Amino acid sequence: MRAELTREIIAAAQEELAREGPAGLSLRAVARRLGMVPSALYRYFPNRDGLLTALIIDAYRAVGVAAAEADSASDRDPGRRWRAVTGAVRDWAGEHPHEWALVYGSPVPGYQAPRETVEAATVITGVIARIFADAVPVGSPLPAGLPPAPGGLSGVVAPIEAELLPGRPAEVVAAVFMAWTQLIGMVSLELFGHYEGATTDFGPVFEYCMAAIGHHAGLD
Amino acid sequence: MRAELTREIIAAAQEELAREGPAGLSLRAVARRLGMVPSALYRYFPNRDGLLTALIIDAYRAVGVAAAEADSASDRDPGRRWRAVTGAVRDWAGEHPHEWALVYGSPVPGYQAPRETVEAATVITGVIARIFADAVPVGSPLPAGLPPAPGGLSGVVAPIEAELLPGRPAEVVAAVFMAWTQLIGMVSLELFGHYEGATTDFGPVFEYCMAAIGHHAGLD
DNA sequence: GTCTATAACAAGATAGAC
DNA sequence: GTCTATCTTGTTATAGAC
Repeated sequence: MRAELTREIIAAAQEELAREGPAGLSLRAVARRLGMVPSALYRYFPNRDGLLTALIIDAYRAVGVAAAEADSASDRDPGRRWRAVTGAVRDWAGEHPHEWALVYGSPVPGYQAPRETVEAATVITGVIARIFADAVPVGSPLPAGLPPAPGGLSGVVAPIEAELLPGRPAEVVAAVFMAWTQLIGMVSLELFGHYEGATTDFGPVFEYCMAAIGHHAGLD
Repeated sequence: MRAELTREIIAAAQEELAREGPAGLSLRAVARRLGMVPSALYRYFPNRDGLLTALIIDAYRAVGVAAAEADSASDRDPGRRWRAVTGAVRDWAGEHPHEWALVYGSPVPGYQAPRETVEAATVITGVIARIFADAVPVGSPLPAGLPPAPGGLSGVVAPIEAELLPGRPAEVVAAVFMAWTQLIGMVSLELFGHYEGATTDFGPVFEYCMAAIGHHAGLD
């Protein structure tokens, strides 16, 4: 029942997050919302930053789960998997805009992210990278449309290549980088209102752009 | 000298922004920093949100100027113009991280952006669109690598096509959309720490990705 | 007229005594 | 856990200096 109350606290904190933003998240306000006294919360979280950490991890976990479920629910075709995942991520962001902003928006001033949050962030990148790794097996020809990379690129992308795309050429690693950036960037810019007035219906534009960047990175 | 003092207030507010973030921007703290009394600031800005609006417009203007200058300083080749602009935007963001976060990061809770900020945001999109419009004149063949768009796409991108890329096919309009998103997204994710540990040196990755997305959208 | 300073208000946060 | 005294916030009304 400690876990139960912890969940309630997180839920209340998410509502506060929606009202005031991460910078304005106050332990007292969360306690008030639950009819508790502020000091009682310290039995569940060490301090305000600890609560923030829990919220961040929860958000990363939730978007990662949404992506992973969409991936495994679709068939084996990498192109369809990619489109399913991108759609699921966009849908999740639309339903949880404040949690999206918490993890992919501006950093919270004064908050130092602990290692656990960085690990939680890797769930979604793993899902994405696996799709492209399946689509571009080791030894396959370079996808057309990818310009040749300067020689030095292999070295600088070595960390991500080793961890997520072993044996793939630097161009492909960079292209997966671009696809991931395109997904996060497009969802963020839509959510933050930067596409206002640019289209009459953003949905089809999103779908086309995701298909195009996926194609660019080696899908189909 | 009224203009002079207005500039000093904005400069002080930018320092406060760096310390506390947009949500924590306090008129009193700005006044304190200038040795003024809070109410005196009301001669220059209608309220706290008005000060925030001035900061936002200033940031959009500055990044737009950086982009426009890089554009006109380079030669006529659209590929080189695009790389110059993207590099200048990234450099500006690195030098002004808090102002970048103010305009491209999470929306400030409770702040309703007035029309002037939206107009200020169009400067940089104009610079970018002009490069691609020059690279893909009306009637040129569709850049290879762009998948064909479903018929409905032309209609939904009509607003941006009419304003920035008149006469270009929907695929090109969407590709410019993608290039812009890739630039803003990549700079944001780098600045917000999401690439931490992925590469040993992000600079070359950025340059390759910008070249690749530019190529994808019709440059060269 | 133009500007700055004083003082005050209602919120809300914070600190510490109990 | 509770209560209170103190602080900071945005904002306004008012008074005085140039």
